[in-house]
Amino acid sequence: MKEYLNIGVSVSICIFCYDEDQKKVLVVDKENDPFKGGKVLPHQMLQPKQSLEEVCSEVLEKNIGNKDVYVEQLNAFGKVYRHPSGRIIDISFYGLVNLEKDKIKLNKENNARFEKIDKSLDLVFDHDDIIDFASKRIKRRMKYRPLGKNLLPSQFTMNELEGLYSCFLGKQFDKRNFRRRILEMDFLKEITKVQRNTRGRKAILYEFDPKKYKNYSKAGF
Amino acid sequence: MKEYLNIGVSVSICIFCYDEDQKKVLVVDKENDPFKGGKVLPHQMLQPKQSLEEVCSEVLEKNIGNKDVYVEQLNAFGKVYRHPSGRIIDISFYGLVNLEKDKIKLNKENNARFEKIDKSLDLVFDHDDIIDFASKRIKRRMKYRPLGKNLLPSQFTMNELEGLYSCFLGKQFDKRNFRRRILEMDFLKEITKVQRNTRGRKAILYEFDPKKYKNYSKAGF
DNA sequence: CCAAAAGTGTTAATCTTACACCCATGA
DNA sequence: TCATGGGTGTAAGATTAACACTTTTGG
Repeated sequence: MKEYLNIGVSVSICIFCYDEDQKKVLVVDKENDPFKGGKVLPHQMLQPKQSLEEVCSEVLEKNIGNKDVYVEQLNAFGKVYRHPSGRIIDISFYGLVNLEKDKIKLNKENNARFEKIDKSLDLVFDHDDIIDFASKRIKRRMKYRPLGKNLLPSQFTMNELEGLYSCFLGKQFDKRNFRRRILEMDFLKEITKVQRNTRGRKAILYEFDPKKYKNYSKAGF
Repeated sequence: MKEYLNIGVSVSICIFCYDEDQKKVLVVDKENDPFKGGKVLPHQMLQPKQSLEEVCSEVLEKNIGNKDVYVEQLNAFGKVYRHPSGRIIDISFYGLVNLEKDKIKLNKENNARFEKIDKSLDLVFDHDDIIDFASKRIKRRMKYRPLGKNLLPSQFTMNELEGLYSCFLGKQFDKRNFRRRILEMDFLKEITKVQRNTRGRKAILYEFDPKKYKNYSKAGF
């Protein structure tokens, strides 16, 4: 009768950052069997008394030393894994971080690191699929909500924002059109300061206007 | 150590139909404690050996007598419920059906029925929130994917399709513009037959072109 | 002074919206 | 013949897409 109360729930998180003009995801070496040493997404078993949000916090704290980053639920993956101690359901989340702003401290124990996303990433379980799922979700979300606040430093140039969009959507933009489009959305504010040391002309710096960023939502149909 | 393998996973499904020009959702009377007799979404505990898809099928078979209807995963709700026998995580799905086409046979045991969605619906647990979550998800999905194949009879008029869109998106359309817009999307085919008995002029009947319906996807950004 | 990166406007084409009347049919 | 519901086109306005040169600055 209570057989059904015999399932484990794991929570895994795709933590993305935008670093060196690339989208990267946090991976760790698995600390115990099965697949000990294999490359996986950070994850952890849910304790019966915890909420999903609490496990998320623990996973974040453990692996990047900051539990207060933006995460959003992705999906539950219910394939019947053959885990030695029984049935596991994995509930996945994705998160977006900025290495400096979020004061990321990578866990050395399990060799936590950000890797760029390509064929060679190759995680165990179906964790590659989860990354794929997350990437698509973010792409879709970008169509009606702004992106960047959680990934960029608090001050950034228009070209940096364009690079981010270009990278996450996998396509090139026309500088002039991108600029106009983003500025029309009206969630940026130009600040008086101007770019750090760099070759060439100095760029205008922008910040997100927190309220407008939060409330921006494009209508469809 | 194995304490974490002591969680129950329930699967609940929001099954929507479009009936009498209204969006309705399947609700049942809860068959056991807690809240025995309360109005809930159809749901069931996951057995350790089952996949999520298998429980979905069981829930569907039991409540509407047809396990082969379109469902899609919504979200895992992980609030720490106080369930007498332990911790439960609910993973919710939504499904779309047509009463005739899908040969819906409502389960009489638990008084399964479709009810229209308004303030008075009032389900136990957070099942109202799940319906809300599902409604929003469908609305968003409609912005880039077609809707109707699973809800309408296989042949339908343009005005019926407009009514469905109007109902699910909660807004009115201009007949001419709606028609043009849908036809441009090019997933409908006009068939030679003409509408059933009705007052007034007979309407052209349409069907969805399965391939085009499936592949239609509007680009954003 | 020149290489590097930032910034800027206009036009044509496309898409969206608003809008009102005629058509076919059954009662 | 008339009430009912089905069907149709156009023009103005808004949005998007394509396009290349000038500016600023540090080396």
